[in-house]
Amino acid sequence: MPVSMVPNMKKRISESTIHRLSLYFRALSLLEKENYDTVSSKELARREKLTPAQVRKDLSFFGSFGTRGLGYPVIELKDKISQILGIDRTWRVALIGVGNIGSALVSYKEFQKQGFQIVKLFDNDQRKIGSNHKGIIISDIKDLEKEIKDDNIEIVVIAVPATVAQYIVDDVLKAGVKAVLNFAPVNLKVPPDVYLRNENMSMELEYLSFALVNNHSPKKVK
Amino acid sequence: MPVSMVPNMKKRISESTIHRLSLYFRALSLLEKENYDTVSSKELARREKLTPAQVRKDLSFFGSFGTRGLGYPVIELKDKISQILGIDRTWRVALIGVGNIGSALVSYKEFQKQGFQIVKLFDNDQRKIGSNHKGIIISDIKDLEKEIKDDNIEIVVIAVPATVAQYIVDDVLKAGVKAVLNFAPVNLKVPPDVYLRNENMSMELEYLSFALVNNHSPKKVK
DNA sequence: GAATGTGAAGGTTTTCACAGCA
DNA sequence: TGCTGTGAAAACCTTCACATTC
Repeated sequence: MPVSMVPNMKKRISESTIHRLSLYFRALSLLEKENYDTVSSKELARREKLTPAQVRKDLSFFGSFGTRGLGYPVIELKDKISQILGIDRTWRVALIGVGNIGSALVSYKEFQKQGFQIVKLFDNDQRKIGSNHKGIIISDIKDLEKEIKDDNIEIVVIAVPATVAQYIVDDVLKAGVKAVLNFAPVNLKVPPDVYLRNENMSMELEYLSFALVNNHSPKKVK
Repeated sequence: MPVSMVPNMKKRISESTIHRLSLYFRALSLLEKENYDTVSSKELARREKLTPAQVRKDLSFFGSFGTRGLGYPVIELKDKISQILGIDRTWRVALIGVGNIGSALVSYKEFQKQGFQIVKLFDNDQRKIGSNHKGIIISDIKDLEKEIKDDNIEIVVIAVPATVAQYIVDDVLKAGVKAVLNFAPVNLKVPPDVYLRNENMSMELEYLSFALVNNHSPKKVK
């Protein structure tokens, strides 16, 4: 039996665990830069404001990566997590809507770093179509279905106004795309085999507002 | 006993409940536009992909806003939620770092709509300082502490590179700010009386990547 | 009849605590 | 000795189901 076999993921992994994997990945990247060879669950937890037990439990869902008495090997664990998250490869991403947010995302370095390559831009504005934005020619949104198919796009980012987002996503799905990241403040309808995630930038501000008004204790008060 | 007394919030309200209040608010705003007078927990749930019981339970933490047999009054409930979230007023917001993301946020209409007024911009780039960006003169980041104090800023949005974000937030807190929204992909250290929320835009893409690679079932498979 | 409000049940996630191993 | 890996316990959150009210 091959040693590196991925554990056959019986338990459903929780959303929170996956999100924390992103945090571990980030922390480990930094630890690598700082030339650490190993790191304990305690230190990893400290760096991302979590508990050591949480770190160990999260990682244990995917295998045993540490050494008792020592901790986790930084580079190995980082590689392992990038495998688990599927960011040990590149993804072909299309972005629809080259407005305020859209153009900010094109230049967002973190996406590149993690293998999310925005290779296609779409807009419906005749003044933008055909022009070169950061090295990418903006396509007409009318050609969405064909171009996304032809270009083997795997993930689509939607950054159009809320009022048209549903029409856009309907078109996108016709091209066979199974993963959508939506920045429009609207709840999109997609069939159950499509992965849809929403990025609602007002939500966290509203949380802050709520906390300020209600003296909401951020977590348990120690 | 006054009828409209706000229940004295004994139970700790969960983060998820607060986030769902944002969703209810959004749905109710739409329902108001569509001229609905009342809405049932069932319909509200359908519109935000939740369950009716969840909606009722969430609202029940804050009071009894519905009528049995009828549902919830759209406008009243919307107003009530905006009170709870503290967005029935305006907030003075400063944004630090007028780069890609920063400038996108300045133009982001949703913030305005919900009362978050970006009234101050800071940057460290001499070419930007003093220039007018969407009607706001960009201030020198060196004057952070004084200007934030003088201008009664209540919430600060951080959109600077990860490497300098901690220094910036340290300065911000010297000015007495108690609420920070951080877009830099780094875990900031703040004292326990400061509300800090992070907006990590790669996280949801990583979730999509994970889901695609692992055939992760988005929720329970029905 | 229709739909809320809510204790209680059920399910999920986090934390505890300790056996096991380098 | 130090720290992982993990069942079990505790905490937390969601769903159920029904009494209640309009």
